[in-house]
Amino acid sequence: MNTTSDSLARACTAQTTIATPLGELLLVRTARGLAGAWFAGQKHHPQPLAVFHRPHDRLLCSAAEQLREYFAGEREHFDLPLDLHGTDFQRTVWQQLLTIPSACTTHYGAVAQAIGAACAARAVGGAVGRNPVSVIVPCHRVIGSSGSMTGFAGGIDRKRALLELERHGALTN
Amino acid sequence: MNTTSDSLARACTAQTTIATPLGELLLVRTARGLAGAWFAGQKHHPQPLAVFHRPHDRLLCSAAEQLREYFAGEREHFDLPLDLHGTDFQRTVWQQLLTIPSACTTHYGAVAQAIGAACAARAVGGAVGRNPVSVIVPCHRVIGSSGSMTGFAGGIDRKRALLELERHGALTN
DNA sequence: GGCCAGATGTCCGAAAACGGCGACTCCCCG
DNA sequence: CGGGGAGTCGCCGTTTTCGGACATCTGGCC
Repeated sequence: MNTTSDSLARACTAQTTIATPLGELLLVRTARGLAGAWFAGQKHHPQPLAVFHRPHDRLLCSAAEQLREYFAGEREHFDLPLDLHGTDFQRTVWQQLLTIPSACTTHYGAVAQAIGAACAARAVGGAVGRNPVSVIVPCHRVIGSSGSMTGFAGGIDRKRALLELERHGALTN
Repeated sequence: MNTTSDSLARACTAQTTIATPLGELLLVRTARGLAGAWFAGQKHHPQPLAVFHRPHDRLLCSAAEQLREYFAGEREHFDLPLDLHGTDFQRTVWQQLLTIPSACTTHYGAVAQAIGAACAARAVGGAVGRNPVSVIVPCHRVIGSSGSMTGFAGGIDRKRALLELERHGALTN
């Protein structure tokens, strides 16, 4: 099974963009659930998906509302159906990310170990970097084993800001 | 534009198999037209397409009937909408093949010249070999410049038989 | 403390291999 | 002489292979 971002473009049924304290966020859904959330100018950003904007789509509205609450410090956990398109390995990694509690961090090697591929820390890095659903799949909670931020497709500053928010309940930005 | 056989598998909407004097033929269509006609066991045969068999599909029935007439020596020209999936180059070549009259032959270099790529005879050979719609797109009418049969994805014998049929109005098989 | 090597999945670009060719030799045989 | 077969080389799109580069970590060595 090898569901590429290409197939995602075909499968998605609606999209919209919302404003957040960290910039614009593009939300995309398929018939099965939320499939994408990318910051403007983010790395690995998919090319514009050939779908009409539907700001009033039920799922997209839900997501927007939950994200609003999250950025307001009123929500720690998201409750949305997800449809994650990627290779088997990538989806395993992303599922693993979903188990990291808010305000906690872990490192790449630990994630690798958790999915039974102890030596694949670097490969995990690659998969984490391709996380299609920013914020909601909390790839920002994975940092280097030495405590360094290491990287974030949407820019390290956003990563730092998200962790600040989760720890202190508000953006200190 | 690079529409691979992979995308064909997704786009096709119906298929069926018919019997011909040269063996079973698999017919496949998309929303736009006839997209495939492969002899059983043919080289470059696509993997089984994930579509229901619909022997009563209007286009497939048409194709079956016209092929029946062709093999009976009662038809020289097909009148069917085609949907040819391939690279730009391949589709250019296949379009060119459609201009070769029944019972005539040409050679690879001539086809190359006709499409404005005089030196690409060999590349034409590659494209001709991947012709997705046997018989109807008459790739069997292309032979070597020395008059040799050279090759046919469905087997040289079938190629020879098709040319016999067109020249003498009947299979001498 | 700093530096190096080795393990891992995925993507991307470059490079090489591979054909349903054709034109040109060379050579052998009638 | 003339014809035909085998070998060689250049041609070109497609497919396959290969080699880095990555949001890493650990252990060994200096």
